[in-house]
Amino acid sequence: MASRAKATIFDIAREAGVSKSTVSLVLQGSGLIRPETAVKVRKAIEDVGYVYNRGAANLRKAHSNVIGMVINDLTNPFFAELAVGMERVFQSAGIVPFIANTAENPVRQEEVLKSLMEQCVAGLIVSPARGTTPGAFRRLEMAGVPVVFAMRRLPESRIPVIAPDNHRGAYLAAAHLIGKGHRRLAFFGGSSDLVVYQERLGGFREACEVLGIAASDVLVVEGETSRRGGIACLETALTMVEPPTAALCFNDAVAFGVMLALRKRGLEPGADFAVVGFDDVVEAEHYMPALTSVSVDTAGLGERAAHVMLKMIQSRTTRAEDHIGAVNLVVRESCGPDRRTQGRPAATGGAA
Amino acid sequence: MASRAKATIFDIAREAGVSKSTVSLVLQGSGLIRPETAVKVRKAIEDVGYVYNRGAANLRKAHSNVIGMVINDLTNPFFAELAVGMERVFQSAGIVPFIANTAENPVRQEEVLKSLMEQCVAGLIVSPARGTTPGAFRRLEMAGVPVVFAMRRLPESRIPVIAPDNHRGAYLAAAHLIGKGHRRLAFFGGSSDLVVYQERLGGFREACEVLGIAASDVLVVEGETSRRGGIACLETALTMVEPPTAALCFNDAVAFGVMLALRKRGLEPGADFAVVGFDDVVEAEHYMPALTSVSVDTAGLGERAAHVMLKMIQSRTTRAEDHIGAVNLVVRESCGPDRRTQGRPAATGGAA
DNA sequence: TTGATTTATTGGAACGTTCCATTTATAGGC
DNA sequence: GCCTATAAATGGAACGTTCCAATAAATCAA
Repeated sequence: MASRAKATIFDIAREAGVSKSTVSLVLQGSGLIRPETAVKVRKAIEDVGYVYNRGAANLRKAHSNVIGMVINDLTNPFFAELAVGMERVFQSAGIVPFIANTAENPVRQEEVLKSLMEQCVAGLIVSPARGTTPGAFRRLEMAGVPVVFAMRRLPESRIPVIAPDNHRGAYLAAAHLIGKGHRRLAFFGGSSDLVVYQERLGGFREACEVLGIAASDVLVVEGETSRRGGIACLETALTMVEPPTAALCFNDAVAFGVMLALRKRGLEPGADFAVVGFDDVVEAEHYMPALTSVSVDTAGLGERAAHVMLKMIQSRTTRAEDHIGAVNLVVRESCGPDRRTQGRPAATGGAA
Repeated sequence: MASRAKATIFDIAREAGVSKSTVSLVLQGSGLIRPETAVKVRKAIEDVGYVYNRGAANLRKAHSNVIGMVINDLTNPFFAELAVGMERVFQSAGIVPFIANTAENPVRQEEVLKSLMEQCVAGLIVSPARGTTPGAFRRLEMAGVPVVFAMRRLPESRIPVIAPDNHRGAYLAAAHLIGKGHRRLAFFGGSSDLVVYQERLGGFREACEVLGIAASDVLVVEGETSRRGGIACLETALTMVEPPTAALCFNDAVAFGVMLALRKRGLEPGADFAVVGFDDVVEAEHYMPALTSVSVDTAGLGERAAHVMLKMIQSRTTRAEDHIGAVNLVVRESCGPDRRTQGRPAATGGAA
């Protein structure tokens, strides 16, 4: 039974008949302590219902054992997967990562970062919110806290980045659509204030250019990176005089929205309109039709980010190499050939 | 420009030409300080690049301003919604909740709880992992840390619970299916070691009993609470000699799996087999066909849990009232009438 | 002017650890 | 039996805050 006031190492010391220093050493698993003494102390720890006070310990140490994960949108299952990958690594290092959500809000992000700094975090893995100001991470840098960006990056920052090869992923996806005979292509969702967006759109554009799609046949519709955004993008696209026959979506959520909107209009995704997603979240495989998507190995990137973080902490540095993860296109059922060009040799300007 | 070693209130004091106590008071926004002095101090704080050390402060205070959210499955969007609701409330109280994932693993949960206790959390909102041992929260109770359970509860525990009215939700859903003429009903997914499962299954069973469904016409298939679990449940059910024509699923994830499995077998969810979900996650509305589901107002429950938590902290108590949230059935397109009994008056034992 | 009252500010003692420099106990060498 | 070397345990001074009691300065009533 524990006393009302919380026990300290002094209480343990008294109980075990040793000094507080001995207790401290036992707590740290020091080999300097005689085994029998250690046993005695551990029993006392149990008896008094002791809870280690990490805050007090941190006062003497340079930093805590807390690592923060700052995530811009927890409701996107993609980020949950990322978190799961990181947790795997940290768990085996005896660290519990704390996750905080910024809900894509830079002001909120500022608060979250401040709060984490106040806890003396050992390091931070961040997927920055949209519209993050350039100076947002200056304080962290000044304080010498290791930070790595996961999935997203900031335009001018020197903070290391762990991200998939967005350019190549988008290129592969676009090439696949073009290979299926599609000539009027769209890029749906996302917005240009995101570096990721630039990269993905860049890969898409490059594929179009290299593989002979006229710039005038390419339609880019910005929008929310959610199902809702996808629905809106499709609606917009179908009002065009010469609507696209296929779309690469900024991410899977957008793609799901697009497929939904197609069905609502009586069109069959895959057969009547080809759609490719990005990220390959677990649901992609389980969708109807199963979504063709660019797989980025999210959990793997999470693991990688965690490893880089651990290494930075260990070597007391705030710098590390970027890591661009390999991607590959997982072809499923959401994109069939263009019905209009089917069988015919690829014609550059071929309209409906 | 900040010096390499991190600044303390003493550095600020020197810079501003006041005592450390004055700095401390300014930091706490005390009204005892002359406005001009406060301004001077705040400038010094900015100049030296000061970062508040909450760990040191906690040493004097009873607890930190950290609230932990311990969640059993972050990849289930349902819990992300819960988290979002809580965050709304805590944000306005100037608190950043830290989320930790237990991945439905009691051992991991133990580690997470230990780690949070060591940080001297002010309180904990927990959705306990499956298979949590009765004593898992004893240490928390002993330490007098306020804990509330969200969504899930433990069999014998006295910890306050914020959860939806599972029994009634399941009753409503089953009654709806029965009203549509279904006579052979199934309950899919979940497992009996969860109290929530007992509640939902209980409501389902009561509806069957009250509304004249023979016990022999009720099929209960336990399974994982995921898409995969749903797929497995349907496979099992369809191998029966007299398979059900409708199912209430433990949650939406299971329902999505069931719909998927139906499609794979060439059956149309809604028309050929009625399915109802539970939780009404955002995707339910956006599914194809849109899923009829029991809406539990997840974010609202999250807010409620957060409010209860704040009140507990404020009044220094570890007890609070349970809160059972209202539910309602959102009817969409995933459950049509039973084709076999359609038009006929309800017959009790009517087989295919 | 003097003492009482209010307003601003301050020093010092915690808080619960860690870590260094010592001390004490144990064993080994001769 | 004495000195030295090693092993085990210990006391004390940090660490960066808060909070209380005390001081100093300013205001006021008489």
